[in-house]
Amino acid sequence: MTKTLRSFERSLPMTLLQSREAVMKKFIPSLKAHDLTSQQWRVIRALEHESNLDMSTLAQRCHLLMPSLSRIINHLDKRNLIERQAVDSDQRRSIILLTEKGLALFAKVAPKSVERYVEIEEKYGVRKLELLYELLDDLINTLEEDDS
Amino acid sequence: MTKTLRSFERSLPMTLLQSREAVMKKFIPSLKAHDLTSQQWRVIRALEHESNLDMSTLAQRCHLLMPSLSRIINHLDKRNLIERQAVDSDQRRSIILLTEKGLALFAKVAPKSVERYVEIEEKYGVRKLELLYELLDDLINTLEEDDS
DNA sequence: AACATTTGATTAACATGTTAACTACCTTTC
DNA sequence: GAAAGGTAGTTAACATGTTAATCAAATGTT
Repeated sequence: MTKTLRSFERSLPMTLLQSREAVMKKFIPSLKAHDLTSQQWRVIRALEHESNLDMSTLAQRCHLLMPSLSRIINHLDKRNLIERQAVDSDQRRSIILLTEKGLALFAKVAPKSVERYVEIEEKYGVRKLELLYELLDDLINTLEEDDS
Repeated sequence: MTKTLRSFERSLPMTLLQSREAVMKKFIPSLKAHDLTSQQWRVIRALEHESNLDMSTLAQRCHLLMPSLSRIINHLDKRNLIERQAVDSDQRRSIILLTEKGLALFAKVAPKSVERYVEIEEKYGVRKLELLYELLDDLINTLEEDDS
């Protein structure tokens, strides 16, 4: 018996896409209220969590490609939310950090994100959520193994 | 005790993003070999599964927004992979269908996608995959409920 | 030291995601 | 049946994803 392609509605990439869309819908409104895209917010969160990162490290932390990050950092720079500092030991590199304004924005937006997250935990169930994380991490590890 | 934001590496949107990226990595090479993006392939699959769809319906099936679909269909049209047919009863609408060339391309690419899918099933496990689908569907339904 | 090679980061070019504006056509209402 | 409103689809404008090209600053080789 020949195996056929799973119908779309149930394909793995599609289901993951839908899930992400559904989750993002919860977070995006509060971000948009502060003129932030989800990627810009990701960068701000990363910098609040661990400051003084160079572009390459920041890109890894945020799962962004360098060209995207480059543009995003430019944008945040124009809004004075982040600052670049030259690195003496290597003139190619620059270190990124949040400004006071950036930190203030984080402090304003973060609580709303936490609220949404708690909502999801409550409606979906903490136990199921933990199980989902496990399965997804497992999937990621399984698929990345054979990149070797 | 105040709840804080989950650290990035473990946030739900981020984990879903990583999962999708990891899965897509398996499928993209065979698509690129035929100059197809994953979205273009999604449209072709949808049309092979159910032909003669109008733009709006096709957009729903593929989880694409109309502007994106509009551009994709234009692109596929230039490559003569799809065809548009006017609808007599409603001059605004047009019906999309695969050309011979489009069907031929599907027939060439589909088997490779199936291969990759079987690989994933084997490495990850069918049972876990089914459980994952269940959890994701449940998550989607839970989150979309309160859009009402 | 002079050259090639590597590396961090940006820019370019094209496809898609996203919201808003717009166009053409249909439908309703009066 | 003419104006108002709704609907299908495209276009515009901007942000991001993605690959390749580019550039300047390290590093390695001889």
